Amino acid sequence: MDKIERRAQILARARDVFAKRGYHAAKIEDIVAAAKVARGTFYLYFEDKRGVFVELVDRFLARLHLAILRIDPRDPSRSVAAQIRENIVRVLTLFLQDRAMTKILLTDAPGLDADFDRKLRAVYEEVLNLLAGSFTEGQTLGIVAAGDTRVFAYLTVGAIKELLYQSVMLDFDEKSAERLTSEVFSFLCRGCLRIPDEP
Amino acid sequence: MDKIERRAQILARARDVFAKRGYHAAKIEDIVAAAKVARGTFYLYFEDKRGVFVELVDRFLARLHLAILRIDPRDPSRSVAAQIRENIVRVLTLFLQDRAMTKILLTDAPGLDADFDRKLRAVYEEVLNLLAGSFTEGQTLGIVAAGDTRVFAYLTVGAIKELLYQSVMLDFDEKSAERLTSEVFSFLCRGCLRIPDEP
DNA sequence: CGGCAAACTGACACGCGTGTCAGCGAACGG
DNA sequence: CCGTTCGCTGACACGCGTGTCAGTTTGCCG
Repeated sequence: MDKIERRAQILARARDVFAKRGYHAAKIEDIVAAAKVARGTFYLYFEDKRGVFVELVDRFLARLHLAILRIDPRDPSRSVAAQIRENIVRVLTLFLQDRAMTKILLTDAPGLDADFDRKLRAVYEEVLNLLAGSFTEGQTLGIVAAGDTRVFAYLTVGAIKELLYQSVMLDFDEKSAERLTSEVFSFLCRGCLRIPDEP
Repeated sequence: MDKIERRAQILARARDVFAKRGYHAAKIEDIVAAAKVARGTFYLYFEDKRGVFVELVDRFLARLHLAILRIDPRDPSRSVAAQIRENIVRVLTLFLQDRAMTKILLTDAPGLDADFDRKLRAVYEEVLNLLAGSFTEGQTLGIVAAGDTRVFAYLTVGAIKELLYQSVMLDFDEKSAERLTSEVFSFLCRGCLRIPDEP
């Protein structure tokens, strides 16, 4: 087994342990036991516990970044609705395919560290800005409701985050991505209440 | 200063420290320093660090519970819409009034402990059940869209959670509760997109 | 085979934070 | 003014997990 493989193996086992026990409860002992290597070997490949953790999260965030594509309202081949759906389905699929990382990202990553928190918030901010910006642009095109687009972004991201978290906790099949996407999309289009919205 | 006061004081300082540093980074040293008492005094009033933390969260959850009232569709004096709005405004106000507890509940409480996680999930499940049940009831009354009511519950709770988290992190005025309630309500009624929802 | 390098091992020392407890001082009543 | 109670104090001992490093094994080449 060469260095790259071994590294990957430790990384994968660390991921499982973090997901199962949570960052703080996860001991190096648990990780090396899961990876079937000695304590010292771990430190040949990683700086420390925080090091592996950060690498795991960074890699996942990079993949997430790739899954979110800017919407082009002028694309003749794909409607805006289709582009939005594709984004949602890509994101849901990514998360549902890696349950462990989903759990880690949503429950352990925030609150690790002041430094890491900052970085995480920066990434998050970027997503929110992209979304809020798209909403604002959409308003001028008349395809987004009037209102605070930043708040729309919070509500949208929050709704999806929670759905993902619950889906992963309840062991939803990753084939659910399509169905869940439809639910999310219609929720974004028309909400879930059918009440006359009196003032 | 009598025992009750002192206890309350330590509790309040502990809350601030937990909110500022996060549960794991918060040391007993920090708490006693903030409360201006000696290390030993802390242990006269609380079992241990986990003990204070659990008490803080329990108290807050009890208040949250009181803020959520079951909707009565047959109430002649208050429309369903009004009742929903009141629930939302009560919840938002509660959270916005106690920033520290909001941060603690949303970022530190999950992942403390296997035991505590179970309890927390049970409370959470209760809220979700109430909401999903109400949605199902609403469907028979024709005031809730067709679809998976459990998913609606996830999306709704997630949207509100995220909005709260961001509002607290960005130091929103607690007077924002009314405005945010309107945004949330209209989001639940009509979503934020105005796109023809093609199949 | 011998010799050398690279990969791995796990016992150990260290640091940090916790919880304890023997003792101190203030308040109060006799 | 002494004795007792009660709340408080903070130095200390202990346990736990980390990171290290001297030593062992593996594998490869001359």
